[in-house]
Amino acid sequence: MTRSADSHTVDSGTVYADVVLPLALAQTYTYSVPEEYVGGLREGQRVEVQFSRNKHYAGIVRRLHGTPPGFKTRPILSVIDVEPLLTRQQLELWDWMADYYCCTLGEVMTAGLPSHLKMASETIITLGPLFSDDIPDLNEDEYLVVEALTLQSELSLKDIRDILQRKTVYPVIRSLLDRHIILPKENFVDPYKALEVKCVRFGPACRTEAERIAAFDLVARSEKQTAVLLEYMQYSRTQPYVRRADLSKRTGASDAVLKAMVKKEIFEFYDREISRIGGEEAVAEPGPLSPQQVEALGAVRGFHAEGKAALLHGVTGSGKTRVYLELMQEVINAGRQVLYLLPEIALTGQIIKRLQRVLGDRIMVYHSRLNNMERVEIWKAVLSGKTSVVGPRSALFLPFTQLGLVVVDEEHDPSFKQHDPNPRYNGRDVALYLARQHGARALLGSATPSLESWENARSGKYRLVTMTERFGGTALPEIVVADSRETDEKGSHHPFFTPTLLTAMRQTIERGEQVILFQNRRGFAPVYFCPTCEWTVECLNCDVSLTYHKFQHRLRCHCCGYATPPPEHCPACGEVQLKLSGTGTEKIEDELKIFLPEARIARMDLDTTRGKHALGKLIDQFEVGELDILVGTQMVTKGLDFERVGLVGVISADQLLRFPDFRADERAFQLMLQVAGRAGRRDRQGRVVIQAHEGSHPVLTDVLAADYDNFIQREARNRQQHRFPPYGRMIRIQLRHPRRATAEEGAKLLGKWLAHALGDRLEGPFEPSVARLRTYYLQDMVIRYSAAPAEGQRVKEIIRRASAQLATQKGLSGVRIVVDVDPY
DNA sequence: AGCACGCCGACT
DNA sequence: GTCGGCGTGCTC
Repeated sequence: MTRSADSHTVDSGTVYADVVLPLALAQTYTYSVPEEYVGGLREGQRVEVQFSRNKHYAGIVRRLHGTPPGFKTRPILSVIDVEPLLTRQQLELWDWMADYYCCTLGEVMTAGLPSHLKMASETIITLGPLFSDDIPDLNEDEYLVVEALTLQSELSLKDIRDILQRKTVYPVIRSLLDRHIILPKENFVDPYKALEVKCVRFGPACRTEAERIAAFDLVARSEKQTAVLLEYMQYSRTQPYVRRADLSKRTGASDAVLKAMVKKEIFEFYDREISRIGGEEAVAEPGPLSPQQVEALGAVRGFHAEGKAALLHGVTGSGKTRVYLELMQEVINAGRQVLYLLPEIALTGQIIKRLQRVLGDRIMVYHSRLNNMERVEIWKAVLSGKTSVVGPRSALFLPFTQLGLVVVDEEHDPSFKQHDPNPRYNGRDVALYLARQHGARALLGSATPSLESWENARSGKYRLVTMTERFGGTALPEIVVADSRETDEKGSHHPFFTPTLLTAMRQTIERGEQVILFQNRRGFAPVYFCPTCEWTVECLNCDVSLTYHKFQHRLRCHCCGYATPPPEHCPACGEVQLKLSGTGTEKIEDELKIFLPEARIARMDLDTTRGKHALGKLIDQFEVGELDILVGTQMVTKGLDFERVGLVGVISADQLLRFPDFRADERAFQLMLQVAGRAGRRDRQGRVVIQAHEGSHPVLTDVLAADYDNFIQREARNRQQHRFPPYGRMIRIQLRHPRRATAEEGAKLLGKWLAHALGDRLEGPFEPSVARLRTYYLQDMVIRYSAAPAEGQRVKEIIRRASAQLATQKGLSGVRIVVDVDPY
């Protein structure tokens, strides 16, 4: 409360550090700083602290002060980093996120630190000094543990739990500890290891130029050594360092030869730390700017000069990336950093290659595929201010020190919102906060800006820049809607492909062009049921039907991953002819093979892109023309730029439009326009066929005309009328408990308190349509409040208090409360 | 999050 | 009777 006043004037007494721990705990914890560290310790450094019984954690020093807390403190055990690992801005960002998104600092920390920078101890058990081969009076459990230790020498607590197949193993451990048969130890190690290579350099006999020339006499009797020395002199001129292995390979000399030269002190061996993430030099110029791009650039620069964020609305193919590149170069050349955010999936794409060709090693890619060591190295490179980053939303947590520009590409993309673990943040919104923090320019870009951003531009918070022409004058694709009930000339009807789409596909492939088909559902069929008694196969853990996956011949839950072989007969009535209903990408792929047997078809969805390189391989195959048709889920709508795509088909627009969500129309519009943008890039106009029952749906009309303005204005009116975001704010509260009654009881109570404080701003509690998820019963509430700035603070405070209150209720403390601010 | 404490059913 | 289950509270 009054702490901050004296936080800077640390008087005579002890110094205290408030430490953030990587746990879901609401507060920081105060430790005393031992004398030896006072003076050297700074906020943002990692320290080793003991927390609760035996656990050691690497915590982050959030604040240093001299106010003795009202309880006894433990000392900081060690200081892990020489320099702070986190910047002041990052700590402030963490505070802001925890506050804005109603989660704990520890949760932000868990999300924000690469796992190798989060250290926690693990209790390891080893055999103690009093162990001998035959100890009397061991019970069965004790015997099992000792037996395992003689085989393995070290066991973690988890290992022991596994061995005893029990959760509570402490009594067994205690008994063995008391008799000194085993010893505990806490392992607390920094998992990060610098990558070292074995290198060669001149030794004591070759310190001066003259000595080096003289060295040839020392090796005169050995042809091999002479060759090695010569090669070294040549090679080291162009290299920052010379690896032993390289030198051996280039001269054909064995390690023994090198060792002999070390003995003569011509060379010496040493280990050198190298980077795992070294990039290539830039190899390309970005290419010329079109007049439209020049104009857009000018506008963006102007708005940035006013201190405003710019929203770049450019139709697909208008060359937004070229505009970003120009600004990025400008900022990087001025010695500052750029953060370029993309939706996850686009990160494998051509955009990355293009950025790297032009910016070279001045930009690093923060992939999800990076290993932990590589993440740590990027962290350090960013902290040094030397590198820019392209990455998904998690790249927001990197320790920028010189941030000059933040670009959010595809800013409308729903995957910028983190759904599941806390913090449930929106990457786009956090990016804007980050930019403001650093005084950096902000640029959002999209072919279909979100209503949020459009509204911000309309209200003057951002400035809008529009690019309406495709680069190089490529025509926009021709978009048609095909009525799903359409029949062919024989009057027959196919459930997936209308004659219009089929003909278009045939023509496209005949022309040597490619087809992309979009179907928003993976697997073969989403429902597996009994036609006699209408029983359907449902997930054991969730309240959803299982999707049949033909390739694996299994039924899978798309919520929790549960999988089971399909039943042979109906367990309810014994019917043996079970049926499938609904359509996923697998079925589309199958049917295509029947209609277009010659075509080379591939599927792109979560199932076919699981492997480390699967997605890249698929994209490459399509790019070089080894495939004619690519069938896929949302994945095909993002970041794919192919030259030869002549046709894009949307199998069912109805599926997109029927979603019971206030954002359904917006998402459907964006998805369809994005996927349409994949068609016909360079010299030829592409075609788009959208299949729909409801051909006259207003969203389809706008998609047909590619009329963003009309769509967004209507959408704005609709949302305004119902006070939906961005014209009102929303927070979703979800309660989870393994028992339905308990979840309901908790929801009722929390709902009562919230309604008391919030009145009719609270909706619910109600049971969501998927009432059980991963064995937890769910109850939802939604709070809708005005966009007035103070309102959010007030509402969140009420939620925090009520949630804390619920946790103290007997029988309800186990009810999990999930708060989702600005849900998607 | 983990871990210990305390109170209740099914087993030697 | 006790062993082990779960619910509850606490960690600087």
